[in-house]
Amino acid sequence: MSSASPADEITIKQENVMEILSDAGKVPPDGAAPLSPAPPPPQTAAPFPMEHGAAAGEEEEGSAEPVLLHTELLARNHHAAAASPSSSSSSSSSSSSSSQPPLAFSPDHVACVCEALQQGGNLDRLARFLWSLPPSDLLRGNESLMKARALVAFHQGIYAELYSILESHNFDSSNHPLLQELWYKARYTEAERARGKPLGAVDKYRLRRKYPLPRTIWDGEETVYCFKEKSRNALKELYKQNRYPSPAEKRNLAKITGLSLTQVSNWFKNRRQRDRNPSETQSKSESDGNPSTEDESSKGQEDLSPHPLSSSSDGVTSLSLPSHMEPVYMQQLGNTKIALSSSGVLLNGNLVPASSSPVFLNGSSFLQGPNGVILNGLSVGASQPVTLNSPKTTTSAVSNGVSITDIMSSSSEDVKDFKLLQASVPNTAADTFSPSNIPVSFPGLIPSSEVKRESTQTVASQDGGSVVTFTAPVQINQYGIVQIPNSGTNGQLLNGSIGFSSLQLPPVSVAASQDNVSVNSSTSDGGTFTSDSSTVQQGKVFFSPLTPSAVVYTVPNSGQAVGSVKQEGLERSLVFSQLMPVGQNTQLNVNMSSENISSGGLQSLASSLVNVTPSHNFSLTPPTLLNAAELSSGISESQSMSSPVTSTSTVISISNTNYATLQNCSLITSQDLLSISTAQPTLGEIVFTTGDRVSHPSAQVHQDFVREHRLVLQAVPDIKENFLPNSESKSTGNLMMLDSKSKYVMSNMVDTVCEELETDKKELAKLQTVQMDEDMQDL
DNA sequence: TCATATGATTTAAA
DNA sequence: TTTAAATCATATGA
Repeated sequence: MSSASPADEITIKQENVMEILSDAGKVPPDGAAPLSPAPPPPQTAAPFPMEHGAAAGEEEEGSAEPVLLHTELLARNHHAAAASPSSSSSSSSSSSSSSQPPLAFSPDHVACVCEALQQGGNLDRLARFLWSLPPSDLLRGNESLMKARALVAFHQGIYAELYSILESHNFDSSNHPLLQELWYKARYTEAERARGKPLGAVDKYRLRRKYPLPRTIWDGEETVYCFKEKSRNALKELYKQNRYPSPAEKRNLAKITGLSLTQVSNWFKNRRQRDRNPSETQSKSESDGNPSTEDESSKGQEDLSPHPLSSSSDGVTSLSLPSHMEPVYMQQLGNTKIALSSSGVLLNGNLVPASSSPVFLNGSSFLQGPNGVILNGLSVGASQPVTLNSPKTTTSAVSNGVSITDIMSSSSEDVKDFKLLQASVPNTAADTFSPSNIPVSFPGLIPSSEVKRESTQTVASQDGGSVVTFTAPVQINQYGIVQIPNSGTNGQLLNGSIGFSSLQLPPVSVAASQDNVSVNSSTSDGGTFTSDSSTVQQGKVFFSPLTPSAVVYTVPNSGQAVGSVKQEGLERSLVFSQLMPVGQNTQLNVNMSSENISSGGLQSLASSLVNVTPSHNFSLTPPTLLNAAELSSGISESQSMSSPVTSTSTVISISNTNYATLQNCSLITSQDLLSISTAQPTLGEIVFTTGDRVSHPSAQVHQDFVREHRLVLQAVPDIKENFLPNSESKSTGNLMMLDSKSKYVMSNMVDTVCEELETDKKELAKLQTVQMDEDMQDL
């Protein structure tokens, strides 16, 4: 990169430079190296604290045109007289001669010297050094040199020259902050001089507006209150999803936004504070021009802080919330109970932020996670108002005690609202809470504004002819998250459980790592869900991807045993598709951290369906109640639960005492089967290795598999900015069949999505590359 | 100039 | 260490 050939030398008077550098006293101990006539290896420049890249980039041009330049120092440099024997004595052997042979410098060397002097802060010396340089073409455009000249111009108060320099050269973004400061400071200084008194903040502001930064030192991105709009948007997006980001999320966000971790933390802190105190300085502009969505999400998510949970005798539990917040209603029907912490749902030690929406629980198990709402087996995306209507909605289908909710998506300007047209709860005569007028914002993976596509699927019940129609929005946010709720290929809902017909993907075994239950996908004949004893002891049932990638697990045969799902501690989310039989009073732990969500998670590909029968007792309690120890005892292996589960299938059942975390889970079927179908051959061209199959209970998901999924998931970011083409026609063609056994046949929502994703193959490839790099770094 | 918005800081509590 | 609350300082816009 910085290999300067001997021909690419700029010869200047040695003693002159020596004098400048030696006097500067800023030259590193080995600072003489760059001064040696022979072109030193690039490494010699390393000791200089300089941005090597910028200078090196310019050098390439110079190298292409080797020119040996000679300076006219004697003619120009008034410091020539300063040349003294002492300086020559320190020079290297070959350069010094009686005739004062000029020193040979490569542009790299010049840049190094400039940087060294800049770092040293000795601008006078730098000015002299610059003055000594010849008008070399090699040096023309040298970023370090230009920067040095700008600094010198500023230092000397030659602002016109400074502006000229700044405007005439496209500086590397790494130098923008410094040069921008110079630009503004020069303007300020000029104004102060003209005015004769210091400028106030407003004056400076006016100057900034009057003299906007030239594009040569500015990327053009709007900056308001010090933060770039892009960064602010990223912060807002995450805030919608989670008002209390984890440190990892903060770090990730800091990385994304280019802000410091402190800034990110401060932003969230301030944002929460100002949301809490709307009366004070609650900004209406804070809504970022979109008060409807933002306020809504903010409200719903408003209180994640602990609030007393009050339960009324009528079975409706409400959480005390700030007046400006939508109340949280929970209706207990049958055996279904959900204890919610006002600060969110805490399960298995994991906090499930209550998100921005109230939690409605009506008879059917209804859980809301940070990424959406698990409602009667239907997951509602983030920031999406959910309206529950009376169960008698014609579009709703109920089968085998499985409440089926129709999700109609209404597309507003920037919000795709999922409306649960119906949430019927069979086996429970309880009235369904119908907060039809209460827009509920469910902060999910994707901001409502990010909804790209939605598709409608119809689920027909064979026995009752019940049809469930819902829209499955495909959401993509800037983090590359694709959410395809309830999508699946050839999915089937059996016995109230939503399963997907044999997945196109080979069975996958998920290796349990670190006290996690390993789940092995069954063979095509029958899915098996086995838990590693050691991991079970930990009391947690979850999957830990070996790589920070989203993983989709599918179960070959619908109705087969399936695994549950969890990923934690990883930057990337895990996608799984499996059926997890859960007995009554069994609680599933389907936990995905928001962090995972942000990076593209499970939801993107798979629709997690968790259908919980009324008898299920979902206890959403604080983490303390859900420690591993508690769970460990209750977890047993190979407990077939519902009829769909074949004898061959192995399931994990959790005893009553066990809690399951339903976080970011899309659906929970009522029949204790959790089916998450995500995989599709076309998606990401996922490739499995046979070795990863079920044969080995603790087998690990193949890396390729993970990667491929990752690719698919990451593909979204490119599309994020634009909504995906609305292909409702396609999606409407997809049907989810529901027979007497509550079998659903879910059709190819994923296919449709995949097709669209295919169109962005290139982008995907890029994203994959980038993401993989990030993954590697994360690892 | 003023009001408001917003980022940062400080302090106390858990 | 994180968060809430109060507060300050600055940015922004009218």
